[in-house]
Amino acid sequence: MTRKNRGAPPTNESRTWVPVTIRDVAKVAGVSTGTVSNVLNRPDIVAEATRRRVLEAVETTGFIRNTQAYQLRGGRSHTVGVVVLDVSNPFFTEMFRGAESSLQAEGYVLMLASTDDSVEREASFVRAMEEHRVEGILITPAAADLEGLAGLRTRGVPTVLLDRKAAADEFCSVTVDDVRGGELAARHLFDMGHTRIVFFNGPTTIRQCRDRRQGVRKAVRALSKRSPREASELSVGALTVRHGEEVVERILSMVPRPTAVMCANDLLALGVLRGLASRDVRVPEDLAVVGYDDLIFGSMLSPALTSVRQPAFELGVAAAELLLDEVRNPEHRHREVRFEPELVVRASSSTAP
Amino acid sequence: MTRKNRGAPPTNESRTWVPVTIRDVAKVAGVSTGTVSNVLNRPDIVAEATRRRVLEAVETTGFIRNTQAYQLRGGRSHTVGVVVLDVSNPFFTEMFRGAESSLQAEGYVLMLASTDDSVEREASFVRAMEEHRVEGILITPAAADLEGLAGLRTRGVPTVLLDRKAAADEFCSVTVDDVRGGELAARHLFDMGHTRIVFFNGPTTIRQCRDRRQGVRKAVRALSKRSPREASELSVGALTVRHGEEVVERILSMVPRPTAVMCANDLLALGVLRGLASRDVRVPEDLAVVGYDDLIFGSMLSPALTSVRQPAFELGVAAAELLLDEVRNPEHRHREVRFEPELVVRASSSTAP
DNA sequence: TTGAAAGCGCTAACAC
DNA sequence: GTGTTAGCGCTTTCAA
Repeated sequence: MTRKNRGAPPTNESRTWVPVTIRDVAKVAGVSTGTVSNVLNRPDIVAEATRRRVLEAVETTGFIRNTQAYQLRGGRSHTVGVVVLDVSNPFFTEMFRGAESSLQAEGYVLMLASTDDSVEREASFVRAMEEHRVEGILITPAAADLEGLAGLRTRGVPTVLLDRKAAADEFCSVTVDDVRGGELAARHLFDMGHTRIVFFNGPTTIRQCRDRRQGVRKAVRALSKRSPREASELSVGALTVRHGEEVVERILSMVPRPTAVMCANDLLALGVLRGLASRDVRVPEDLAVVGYDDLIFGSMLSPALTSVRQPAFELGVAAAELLLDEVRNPEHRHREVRFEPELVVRASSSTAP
Repeated sequence: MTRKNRGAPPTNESRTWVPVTIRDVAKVAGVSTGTVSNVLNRPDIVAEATRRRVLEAVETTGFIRNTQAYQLRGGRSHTVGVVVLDVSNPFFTEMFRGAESSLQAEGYVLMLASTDDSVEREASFVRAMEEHRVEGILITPAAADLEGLAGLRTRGVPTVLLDRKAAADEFCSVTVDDVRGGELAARHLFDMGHTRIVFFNGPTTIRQCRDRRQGVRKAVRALSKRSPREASELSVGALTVRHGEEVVERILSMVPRPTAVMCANDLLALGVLRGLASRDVRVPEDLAVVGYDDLIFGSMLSPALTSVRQPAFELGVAAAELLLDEVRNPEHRHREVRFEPELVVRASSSTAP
């Protein structure tokens, strides 16, 4: 077989660049492929002069090692998959950055996919990543249960759940206590004197949404003992600004009208604030608003948004550490790293009804 | 050679899952590997009964095709690399989403990396992606020149520049006219009656920063013909909220004090607003502020931020289309897809000095 | 319609 | 210190 154009720069006419292989390098350097490989992987065992010659050949040919071949031969893919619910939510990008910061230092490249809460999309991404033989996966599961990830488990793909707890023997996980977070937020509103609040939730297929709701209910139960408290619930199909904005009408038309709304995340809350502003409803005087995630932008709004802070970057870092341990440590045991949420009170909820 | 544990679920003691190969499937189905491959790739040419048997075996063994081997054999990697300056900037995530939406429909998985403006990090990411034999790269170059990307060109890796123009025969690109954008923003401030503004810039190694500056200067030159206008310049090392916040002191201590500040992007502007708020400087009365990118969050601040809108999602989509064309169309010619920026005037700049 | 076998690029064991 | 070579998992002729 003859190869065409090896190493020749592509022109517009003939786009027939054929990748330079280790064999080409060997030929140019006048050595065997084994020697080239040695120069690349164990430079110390090859003679100074030869090494220089080979390195030079690598340079002139523009050789770039083919990871696929390397990996096929038993090497590692140096690739980690990250699957999140929504890349446009800064909470997830912060988490991504955290993971990236730890992982790239170890030579990994990250594959990122955003599922938009779709179980089908998640399945197809995970599948693709497995086909690529990622060394591990960091994932915020889209489904309520973990069945879709059973394959990862049986196939032994190191997997760390982001912001989602697993049974001890299944996966490692990094979590934030969302029940507690929901409770903190609701309690705060009740403490401020509200008795009738709305909990504005996203799809309860999302675990975060379920847990935060549970926290709200917990607060209601606990505080109702003294005087009656109420949290009606409202939910939409996705945690986005747009969905938040669209629901404002429904909130305002409730009878009796609630005096406070707690949103399942900040994007929802930002949408609500936007909708309220366009209708000249004052916050917090007419309606108090609380969010969840404490995105940096929330603190700059006027009124500044009360929210529940989660250490997104640290979650990513912790997830990466767990993954690295699972990849490298034969004694690895699955663990859950749990963070505590923190209520940050700002103007959007600081007035009594 | 014997393989251990093939297909056996991993236990905590023996983590020795060996991936199921096409050979295992063949053995289980009682056919040859060639036939299994045919079932997977050209199901139509194999007999109904055989196909069913093979598919069943695929199911029971939990076979997942090894992309590396497929690709080594001449297949494509179904992988595209995306390199941006900063994942935590919603502008870039929007662009990523745009690209993702087009690319995943075609079966691609995206590798994402964030360079934080570092040329070294960029080089190492691009290198890693090339080693992974990505089919193409979408990149916002970190360096002022395009030298670092010369290798991509000579090696014929389809590459589309994001938000950065290239000479016609080098790369495809998607761009927004930043000179125009800078000019729009500056003109607006001058039109509002400001005569002494500050252009608060990021590192001029970043092309966007250079062009926006040029636009500002253009506006100054054009408008100064009638009456004197001035735009002093200030710059920081990165386009982040933190950097914006930190520079406020410097702006306020300028003599004479400027009446308006135009920021090179919204993150910087958000930081400035934050810093001003904490010092009780009123916006726009004491200092008008304009940003760039029109992040959704800017519209919700109080005062709402005047900004220059860029169609981030569409940029991503366009880039993906260009890349797909370059990958598939032998007649491909490099093109530049250019978008126009749009000034969105809001409260942060709507008062005369 | 199916099987046998070569070979993609690379590494590592072994021979020299 | 260097060369030779088998083989990683897969696809694809070519024969049967």
